[in-house]
Amino acid sequence: MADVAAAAGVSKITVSRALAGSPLVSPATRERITQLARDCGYKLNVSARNFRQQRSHLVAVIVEMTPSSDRTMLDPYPLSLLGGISQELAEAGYGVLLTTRAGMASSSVRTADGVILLGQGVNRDSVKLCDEMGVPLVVWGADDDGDDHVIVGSDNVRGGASVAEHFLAIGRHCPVFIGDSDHLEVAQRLTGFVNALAEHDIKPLFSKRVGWTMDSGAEAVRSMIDRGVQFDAVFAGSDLLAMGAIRGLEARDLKVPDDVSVVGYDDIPLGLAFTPPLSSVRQDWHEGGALLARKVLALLDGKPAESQKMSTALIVRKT
Amino acid sequence: MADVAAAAGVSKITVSRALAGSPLVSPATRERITQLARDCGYKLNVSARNFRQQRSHLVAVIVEMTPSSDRTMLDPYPLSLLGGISQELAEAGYGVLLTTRAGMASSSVRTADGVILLGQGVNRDSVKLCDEMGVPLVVWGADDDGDDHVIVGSDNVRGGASVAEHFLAIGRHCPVFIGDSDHLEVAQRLTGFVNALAEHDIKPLFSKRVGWTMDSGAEAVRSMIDRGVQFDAVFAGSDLLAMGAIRGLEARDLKVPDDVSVVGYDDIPLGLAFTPPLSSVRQDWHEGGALLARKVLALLDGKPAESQKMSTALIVRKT
DNA sequence: TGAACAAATGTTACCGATGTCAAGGTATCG
DNA sequence: CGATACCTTGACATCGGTAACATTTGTTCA
Repeated sequence: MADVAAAAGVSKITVSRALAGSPLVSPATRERITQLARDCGYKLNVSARNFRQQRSHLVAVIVEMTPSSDRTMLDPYPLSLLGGISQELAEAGYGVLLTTRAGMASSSVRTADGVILLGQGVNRDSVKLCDEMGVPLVVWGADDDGDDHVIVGSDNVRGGASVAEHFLAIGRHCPVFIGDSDHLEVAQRLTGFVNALAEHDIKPLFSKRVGWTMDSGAEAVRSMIDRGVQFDAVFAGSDLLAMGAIRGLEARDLKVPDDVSVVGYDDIPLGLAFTPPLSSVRQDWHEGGALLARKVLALLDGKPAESQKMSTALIVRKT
Repeated sequence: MADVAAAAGVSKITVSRALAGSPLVSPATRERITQLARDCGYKLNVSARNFRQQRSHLVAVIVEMTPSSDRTMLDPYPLSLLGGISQELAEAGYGVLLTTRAGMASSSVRTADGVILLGQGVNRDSVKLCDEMGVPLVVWGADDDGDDHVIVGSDNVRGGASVAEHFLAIGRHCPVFIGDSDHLEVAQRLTGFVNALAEHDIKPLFSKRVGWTMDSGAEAVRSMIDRGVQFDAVFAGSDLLAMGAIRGLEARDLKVPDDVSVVGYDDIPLGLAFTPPLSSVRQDWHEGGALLARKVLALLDGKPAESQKMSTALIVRKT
C-alpha cells in the first residue's frame, strides 16, 4: 500500500480510504489511486485489515457432516442452504467458515464474527455457543416456543395446511399422515394438516413412522390396508416416505392417484424422476440460506433481526 | 498476553513461546504460564497471529452448491468429504473456508493458505486457481492423464474390476454396463469392468445412459429386454441407475438376483433401505476427505505430496 | 579458576492497514 | 476583506502477537 501511495504521490491513509470507498477522498484522487492500484497489482492484505479492525469477516456455519441415522445426509438441503448462505455472505465481503460442533473448539472458529447453526434444531448447544463466543447467532429450523434466538425455517404448519386444502379441493375425505411426530418440523406439518382438516370436521388418521426410508413408508400403508383401514389420501412427512407409500399402494393393487392421492414433503430432485412424478411441498432452501445470511449480516451491522418463516409451495405432479 | 506476562513475572515473548509449545521455554515456566493463562481466561488473538505470521490458517474448499443437472446434489458424498476434510484440518489448527467457484473472487477467500477443489473434476479452472493464488492445491476426482496436480479419488478402475470378478465368481457370463461413459469416473469404472472381463474372453454389453435417475435405469433394461437382448447381470454406474434397473427387471417379471444380478456404485444410504437391499461398490468419502486434507497440510508444510487412489469395497447384499 | 558453551529469558522491531486528531486549502458569508 | 465552516489530506499511534538478535544464567572442562 505504501508503494501505491508513493506512486500516486499521496499518503498511505489516502490510499486506504480511496480503496475502502470512504467519502473523505475526492472522486478524482480515488479514480487515480484505484487505477494505480490495479496497475501495481496491489492486493489488500486481508489479515492486516482484519487484525486492525478486530473482525475476521468470517461467519461460522455449524453443520453435521457425518452420515447419521438422521436423514439430513440423504437429501440435498444442507448444500443448498450452504449455497444460499455462501452467496449472500460473499456479496457482503464475508466468508463461510464451515465446522461441525466438534470443531467449534478449534481456534480458527473462535475468530468468527457470527454463527449460523444448521440442522441441530434449537437446543442448548446453540445457547452455549452464543454465550461462549459472544457473537450474533442465527438458527435454521423449527421455532421452538419460548426461544429467543433468531430462527429461520420454512412454514411447516402452513405447508401441512396447504396439503389438507389440496386434498379437500380434489374431494378426498379420508386422509392419512405418515411420519415421525417426534421430529419437531414433522410435528408442525402434522399440526397444520390436522387443523386445516378440522375446519371441515375431518380427523385424519396418523401412522407414526420413526424412519425416513421408502421401506418404512411402504410398510406403513401395507399394514393399514391389511388391517382393513380405509383411506383415499396420504400425506407423508418426507418424500422418501411418500415414495415408499406409493410402492406400498401399488403392491396392494391400489392406483395412484386414482384410488389414493399421495403428497410428500421437501420436493427432493429424486421426486421429479420418480414414477409417477411425486407431488410434494417445496421449500426454497437456497433462499432460506440467503435469508439466514442476511439476518446475521444485519446483526453484525448492529441492526435488529427477527425470526422468519419461509413460505412453501405445493407442487402438484402426478400423485 | 501482556497481562499474563506481568502476572507470571516474565516477558510477553516467553508467554507466547510457552503457549505455542516452543521447546525454548523450561517445562516449569510453561506449566506456570499455561495455568495462569487459563486462570486469566486469556484467549489468543488469532487475527494478530495470522497477521504476523502472514498465514490465515484457512484452507479454501471449492464446491458446487447449487442443485444442478449433475447428480452431485443428490447423494451425500459432498458433505461426507467435507466432514473428513474439516475434521482433519481442525486437528492441525486449520479452518475450512467454504466457497463456490463464483465466490473465489471474494477477498476472504484470497487469504486461504491452500485450496481443495471438489466435484469439478480436473479442468483448467483448477490451474487458473493455482496460478492466481500461488498456494498448494489438491483436487478430488478422477485422474486425468497428463495432469500434474495432486489428485485424490477412488480407484474407479479397480472398483469396476471387482464387480466383474464378482459376476464371474457367481457364474454370470452375459453382463451389461449401464451408465454415462462421458463422465470420467464412470468411464473408468467401465474400463476396469471391461478389462477384467476381457481376461476371461467376455465382452460385456453397454447401454449408455446420460441421466442418473431411476427411470433412466429402468428404461435401459426394459428396452434391452424388449429388443430381445439376453443378459444375466447388470453393473450400473451409479446406485440410482441400479435401483431403476431392478424396477425395470421386475416390470418384465425377471427376478433379482435369481435371474439377473445387479450391482450399483457409491453405496448411498438409500441402497440399504431399498427393497431388495442393493449390492454396490462403496467408497469411503470421509476417509477421502481426510486424505485430501492431509495432502494439503503436507504441502503447506513444505513436504511433497503425491496423487493417491482410494481403495473401494464391493458390498454384496441381496441383488 | 576461567573460557567456552548451552539453556532460558528478554529487547527491539515489525507485520500492514486504519482510527484519531491536526493541518492545509478552498468556498461561503456578513 | 476577514472569519468561519467545510472539504481533503497527512502524521502518528496502534491493533497483539512473534522473528531475530541480545542477554543473562548455569554448566562443563582444561
